[in-house]
Amino acid sequence: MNDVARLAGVSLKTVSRVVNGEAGVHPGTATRVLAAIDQLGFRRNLGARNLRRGSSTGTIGVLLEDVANPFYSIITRAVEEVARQYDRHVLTGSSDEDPERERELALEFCARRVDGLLVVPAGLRHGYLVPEIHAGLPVVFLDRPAGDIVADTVLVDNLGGTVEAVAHLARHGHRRVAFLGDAPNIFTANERLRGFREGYARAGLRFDEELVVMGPHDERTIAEALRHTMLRPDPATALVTGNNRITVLVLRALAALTDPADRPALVGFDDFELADLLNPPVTVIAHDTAALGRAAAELLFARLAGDNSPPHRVTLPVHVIARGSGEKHP
Amino acid sequence: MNDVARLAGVSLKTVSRVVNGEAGVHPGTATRVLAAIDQLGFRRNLGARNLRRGSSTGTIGVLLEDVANPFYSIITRAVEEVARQYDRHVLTGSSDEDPERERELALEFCARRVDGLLVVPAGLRHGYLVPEIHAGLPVVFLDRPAGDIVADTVLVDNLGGTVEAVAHLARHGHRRVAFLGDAPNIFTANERLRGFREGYARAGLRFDEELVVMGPHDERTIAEALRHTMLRPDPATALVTGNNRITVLVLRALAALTDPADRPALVGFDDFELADLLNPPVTVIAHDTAALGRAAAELLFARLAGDNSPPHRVTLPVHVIARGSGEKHP
DNA sequence: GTCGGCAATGACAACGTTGTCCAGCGCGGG
DNA sequence: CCCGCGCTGGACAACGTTGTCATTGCCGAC
Repeated sequence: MNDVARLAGVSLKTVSRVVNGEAGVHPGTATRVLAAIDQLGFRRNLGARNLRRGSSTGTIGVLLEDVANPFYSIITRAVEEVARQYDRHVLTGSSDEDPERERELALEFCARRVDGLLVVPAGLRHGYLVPEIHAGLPVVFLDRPAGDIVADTVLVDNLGGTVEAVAHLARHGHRRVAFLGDAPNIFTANERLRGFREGYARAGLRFDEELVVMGPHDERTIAEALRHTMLRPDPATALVTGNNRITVLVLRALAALTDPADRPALVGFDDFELADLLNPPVTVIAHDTAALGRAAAELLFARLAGDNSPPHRVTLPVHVIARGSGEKHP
Repeated sequence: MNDVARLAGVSLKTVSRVVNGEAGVHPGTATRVLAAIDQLGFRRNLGARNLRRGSSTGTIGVLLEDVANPFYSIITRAVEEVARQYDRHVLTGSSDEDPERERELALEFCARRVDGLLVVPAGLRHGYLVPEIHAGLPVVFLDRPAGDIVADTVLVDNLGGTVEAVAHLARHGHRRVAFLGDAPNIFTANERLRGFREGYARAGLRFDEELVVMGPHDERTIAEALRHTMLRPDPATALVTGNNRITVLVLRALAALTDPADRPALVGFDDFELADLLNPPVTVIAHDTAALGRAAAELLFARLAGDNSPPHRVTLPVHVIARGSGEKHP
């Protein structure tokens, strides 16, 4: 900026006025300054600006498990969209379900003075955020609640979803339904399992612990879980899968292992692209993923705008999309 | 930091020494300082630090079309991974194919003093980046080249891919192959079209302009394009689709419109999840998307490390994955 | 002719941090 | 007893920008 001032033959302050579009600069002077800026390729340093003005950095941080997972990338996009409306940019970080990594990223983002933080928690302990929150940093948790602090949270109705799934299968005559869920230390996996039991209870079915196989899952454990639940004297006739990744693993395993006619009925938690084009099309418990991201972001910006009501806890609805795989009779 | 110093009863500078782990501070003093830091929830301001040290901001910017598109989210993740190895964070921005938006985002990121920029170009004019590049900002373009400047670029072999696709279909007896591509002003769409023609030439087939329908495409235009190429006296017996989105649109349209037995052979550019589970499984021209992101990021960090050889232009290979849809005979 | 007022410009401090340099202090050797 | 050295701590400037306030010059009004 000094160089610009020298080249234009004005003071530093006048250049500052020009780049900020302040009134009270002679048009001729302004033109000279702009020419100098152009000639030197000057670009003002936003870091210094924010430091001096004590104003916001214009960024928010988003912490999630893995940007490459479609579930999270849809959220990221939705957040970006909202952020744009409020003139902010987005710093993303993938925690890979590692609480330590999440913590590092969060504190790093704080040191960069993000205006707010959206977190899909990986761990259960978030005490490290308490000083930040007290210092006025708005934090919204999404998809999963924070482990040990009370804060704004946006969830989907995990429990209600699997209750619905079991009810749906029971309506189609299934009495033995298996559940393949993610690692039980993950909040959503646990909630969905609770809903699964609850669904059994409401449908008046006899629950059998043997039909539940929790993760973490990969190709091998899924194949094992299928054998365990399907190849037994009293096999499951239907499956509920705990998230989109597991659903896909199951579909692939079933395609490799069994004759289409022998396949169990299937309801998957989370909708996914092409579910409607598979054979049979896959019945899912769907929720509006983009809406989840939007809701969390809107909540964050409401806080930034000064809303200091007690922490909200929003639960978004889910619904069954019947496509075929879940309507097969035993 | 002042408050910490006061609370610990030391000078500002001593606190600075402690947070930077510099030698020459009495252990007892250091402990007192750390306690004060903890008590006050102090977090050093990286913006101010970078300003003072004139050092890097530790961020790189990534500009792409849409983070929610799996193609780009895989790239984003790969870049994040590499960035992490080099201790950087990632600022992302979706341009939505809007050159003006891309420009705004790029300049905004420059003002934030990112250490480098990865760009999937939306527009054809990138002159606005020249001053930045001259000022030493490394910029790497990926998936598409910059319009009017020479710079590091990482591409996939678009032309070779569609040449292969046509050859593959010709080997299975097809003489009339249609191409449904994206908007022709998009570099990749155009290259793929060129490859398509080239493939015709190499296979010794007579090219027919009527079998090419370029986008942008949506549900409606795809249905129209299918009617146009398939319902005619000399219909196409096979299709090449220009990217993953178009492939999915076509699959959905074909599922709705036609009897499976009547469907044309199909080869899609870009692999996609579940392609192997469809009926029939979809033959694609695949490339390693994560490798694309990694290569671009590695190139960027090489520049940051001081490599100033002339601009590179890397082309990553593609290969046909035969799954069924492309091996159907006419 | 003087003065008030306004428009344009500039000098200076400050944002939070770190690099440079100097001061105090205790201690051992001459 | 004094000098110098090593170790610890502090004062000050600077990074690039902007807010505050002062200065300059000019015009019109009394």
